[in-house]
Amino acid sequence: MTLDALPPHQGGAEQLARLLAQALLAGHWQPGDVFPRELDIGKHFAVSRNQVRNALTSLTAAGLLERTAGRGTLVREVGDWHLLDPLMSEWMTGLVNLDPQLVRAIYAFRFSAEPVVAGLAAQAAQAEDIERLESAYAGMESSAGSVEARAEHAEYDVAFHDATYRASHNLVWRQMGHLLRPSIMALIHRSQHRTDTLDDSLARHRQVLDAIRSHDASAAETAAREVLRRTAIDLGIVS
Amino acid sequence: MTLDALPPHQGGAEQLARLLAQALLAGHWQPGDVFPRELDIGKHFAVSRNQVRNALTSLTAAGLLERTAGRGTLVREVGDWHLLDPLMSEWMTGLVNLDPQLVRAIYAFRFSAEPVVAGLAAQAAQAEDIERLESAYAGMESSAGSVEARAEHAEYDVAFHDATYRASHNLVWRQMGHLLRPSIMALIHRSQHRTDTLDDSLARHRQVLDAIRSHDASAAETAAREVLRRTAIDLGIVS
DNA sequence: GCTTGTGGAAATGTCAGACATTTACTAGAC
DNA sequence: GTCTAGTAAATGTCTGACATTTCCACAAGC
Repeated sequence: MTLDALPPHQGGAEQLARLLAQALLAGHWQPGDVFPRELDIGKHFAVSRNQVRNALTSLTAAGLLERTAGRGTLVREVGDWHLLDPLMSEWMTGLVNLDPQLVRAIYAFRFSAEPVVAGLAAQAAQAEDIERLESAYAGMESSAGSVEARAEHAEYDVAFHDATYRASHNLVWRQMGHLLRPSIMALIHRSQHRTDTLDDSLARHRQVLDAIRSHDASAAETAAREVLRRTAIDLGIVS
Repeated sequence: MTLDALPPHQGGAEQLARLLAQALLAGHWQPGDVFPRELDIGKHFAVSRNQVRNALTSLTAAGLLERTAGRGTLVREVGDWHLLDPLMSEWMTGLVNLDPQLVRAIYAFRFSAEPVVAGLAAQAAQAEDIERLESAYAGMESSAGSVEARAEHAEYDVAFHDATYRASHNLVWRQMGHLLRPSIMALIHRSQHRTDTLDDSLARHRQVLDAIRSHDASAAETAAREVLRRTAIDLGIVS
């Protein structure tokens, strides 16, 4: 794989890192492949070697690449990727065609984890957590009508689930909220977001909100599971 | 807080990064504090500015620091730390006195998550997963007798739990295995690891192994919970 | 007095070039 | 054939200079 297929870039090392990371996430290189050399990348994108090194440092920290002096830069396999690195979430979010394997893995994780998180949230939620949830839910409701507001709707969706993780009041679970963004953003590209499915999704989110508000842990678990069943349909994982 | 209290260092930027990270994790600086400047750090440890920048880049990527041109380097609050970054796990592992707040947060996470993971593992485990679990369990068993083998025992303990996460065959859960090391290593410093508690812990691990081996998800969940109850006692979280 | 702008100091960010180190491959001696 | 020395090629490191951003002090003007 060469760099020729990649679009030009504009901006600093962060932009370059995103560009290269998304190419890797999209599968332009196979695990074990040698990645282009620093100087070639710099020449191709007309940036200094410094910028290239900064970008590659990020990709290495995210577990996408493995660099060795003398040998060069190798592409690591999917199992080594740091899917929980916030940078990864950011890169995945902007990717239109995320690898279905990844979408499914993240969904399977959420399906097993999010009910537990919702249960914890029901136990630990404070007033401000409830407020965040209500505010996010209100946003989802107000943007559910129009098709053109689907991006806005997705943002409120992310905010709702993130608020759930935060309400668990556990530092580790909270960090995991980053994973939600790419997962929910994939919904935009994979589903038609028809009005009736949106209404159904909204109703299921409301169940979660109500359960957490009334501190009913088992109800929150059940409701979260129902939300994710809806999500699975919209993602095309099940019919 | 100044650098004077820190021990000298030897080696590359990675060593320096570990040193500074562990000082931060130990609470030598408060959130919002200004971190020493690049040049001062370089002068103090007698390393080039390059090394300092590389080290600080790691800490920034881990969410420990926030750097802005012109302003300087600020220490971020605990809620922003990337606890799931493998580098963080590595730094935490070597820290003798990990912040009790962190130990408790990680334990609370494990207590809520690990039963689910064990359940998934029981469903998804392949032959090689069972082998890994058995091998780790055998190691725990053989190193349970002597007090001087407690470090070795901890390694097998980590391997056992890591094998559980891997057996779930989910890319996200698998990444989370990194968190186990600091959590389990904290056991060494916080408990006497007396023989009878070790035997009890061993027996509970065996229950997990047996449940996964027989693909009994609910039994695996229960058994994992029992292991963690034992862990809570050893960590001093409950009596 | 309050705002506004202007300058300088101080910090991180960037660049360019040379050099160091590691690795893999190749050619030659035996 | 096998071992060894040498060479090329890649990433890693150092250094010094410069760029950029931010904050602060101070003064001009309304």
